[in-house]
Amino acid sequence: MAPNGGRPTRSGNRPDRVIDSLEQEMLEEVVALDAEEARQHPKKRQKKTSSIRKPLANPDSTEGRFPKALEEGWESPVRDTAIRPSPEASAPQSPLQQRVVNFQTPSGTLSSSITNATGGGYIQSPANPNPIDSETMTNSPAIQPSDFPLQSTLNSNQSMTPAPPAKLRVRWTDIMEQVLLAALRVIVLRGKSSFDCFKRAHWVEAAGKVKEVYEGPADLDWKRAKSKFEDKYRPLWRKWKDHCASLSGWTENEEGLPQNSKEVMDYYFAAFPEYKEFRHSLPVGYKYLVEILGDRGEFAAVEETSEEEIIISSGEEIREEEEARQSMEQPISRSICMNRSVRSPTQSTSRSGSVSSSRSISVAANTGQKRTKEKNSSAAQNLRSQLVAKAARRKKDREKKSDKLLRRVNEFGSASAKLAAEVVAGYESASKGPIEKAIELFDSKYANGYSEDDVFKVYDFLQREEKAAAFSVMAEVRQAGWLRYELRKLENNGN
DNA sequence: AGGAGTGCGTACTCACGGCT
DNA sequence: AGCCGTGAGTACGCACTCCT
Repeated sequence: MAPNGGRPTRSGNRPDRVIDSLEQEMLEEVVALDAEEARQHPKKRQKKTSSIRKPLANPDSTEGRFPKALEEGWESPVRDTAIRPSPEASAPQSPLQQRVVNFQTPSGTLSSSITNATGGGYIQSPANPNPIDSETMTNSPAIQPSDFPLQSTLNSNQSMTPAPPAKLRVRWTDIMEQVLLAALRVIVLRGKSSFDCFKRAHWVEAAGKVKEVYEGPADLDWKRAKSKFEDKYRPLWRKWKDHCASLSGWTENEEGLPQNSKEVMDYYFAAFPEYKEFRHSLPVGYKYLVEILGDRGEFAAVEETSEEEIIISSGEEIREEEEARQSMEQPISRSICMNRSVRSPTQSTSRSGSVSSSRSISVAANTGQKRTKEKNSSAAQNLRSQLVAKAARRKKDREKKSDKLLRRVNEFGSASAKLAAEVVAGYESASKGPIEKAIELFDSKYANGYSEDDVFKVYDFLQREEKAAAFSVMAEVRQAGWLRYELRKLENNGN
């Protein structure tokens, strides 16, 4: 608990320490929550006791970073789905803060918003995006009611029902985004999410963490946290993956940033200006996104491969019948592994079809021996048609989505091939010695005007490197005359 | 009784557009 | 450009009914 009623301890932390503390705190909470869940729902507990829980780098690192009351006031994210006053609302307040907090509004938003405002929130400037530090908090002049026009408006209208305030916008700062990513990363590490899929409770939890470093008047609810991630970081990561996927033969620097020669990179980023941000730096939040969104290519590859196999097999009548039957009878068939949802194209928004299909598969796997061959054949036919339809639909989607990318990759391919040819030609040219270059030059421009003997004589003296170099670099208008001069010298010397 | 199939509600992703 | 809301499509869990 901050002794002066503000949030100096929290606000005064450096960003990296805040993140460390956040992760430490959340991981500790994981242990407590898991234990609590185990007590309350022993049957519903998933087998996550062995889920990834990163060892804490420095167990003592949170000492004194967050106010104790803040940790204690941290509610379980699952239960925390409603808009609630910010954590500091429960902390001892200044008289002004208490007056504001006690002013009840139907939505509850107004009071919490003003509480935040009174606590010094939203005084960030673009030049100083980080949360206000403890020194500023504690040493700032006392906040006067007149500093907040909204406050005086409230005081004069307490008997009236205030109009619902316009929803204030959240102004995201770097530290807020970092905390958001760190919170999501912790959620992923403790195995609460499937792939990159977060449930509402996860967003509530993450938003709660962001609130702890948020110093603004707006209500930072889970939807806004989600929007931030979905609108900014998910597309960013998708873009990064697209970028990486189109690189071949590139190397990585020590940071993991794809690198190539300057010429190749110039060409590439000219062809793909949308990836320019990745030329000199990794995506923002890379270290978090790697673990939050990760590389889903493996999953995609498995899925795609399986479906392609199904498509191929669908063209072979005998094999496909056998494979479909096997998929019905083998518990661990690739059909089951392929996709959780094998959906008939005729089915609409209801997922009953997908469920029944997958259930049919799994259940049939258990009871396959009881079925008649006729039933198997029919079911297999059904399954096969579903798989083929599903695969065809996905293939079409893939083609549509990748069409643009492929075009540009092809464009880049031809451009890079051209560049490569030029570079090779230039390199070969540069790697030739002056003798070779001089002889080539002589052959191409002057040899026709000489007898064969004279040509050989020229070859002879161009074997001397300094002569060859001189011939190559001298002005073109003098080259013919210089050749004749040298031949005369040779003849004179020979005589 | 237990498997198979269905309906419904919830949650999530993605795309889009309006607003600031 | 960033923030935010919304709707379509989709995935999933669960309860229910039907059938063997």
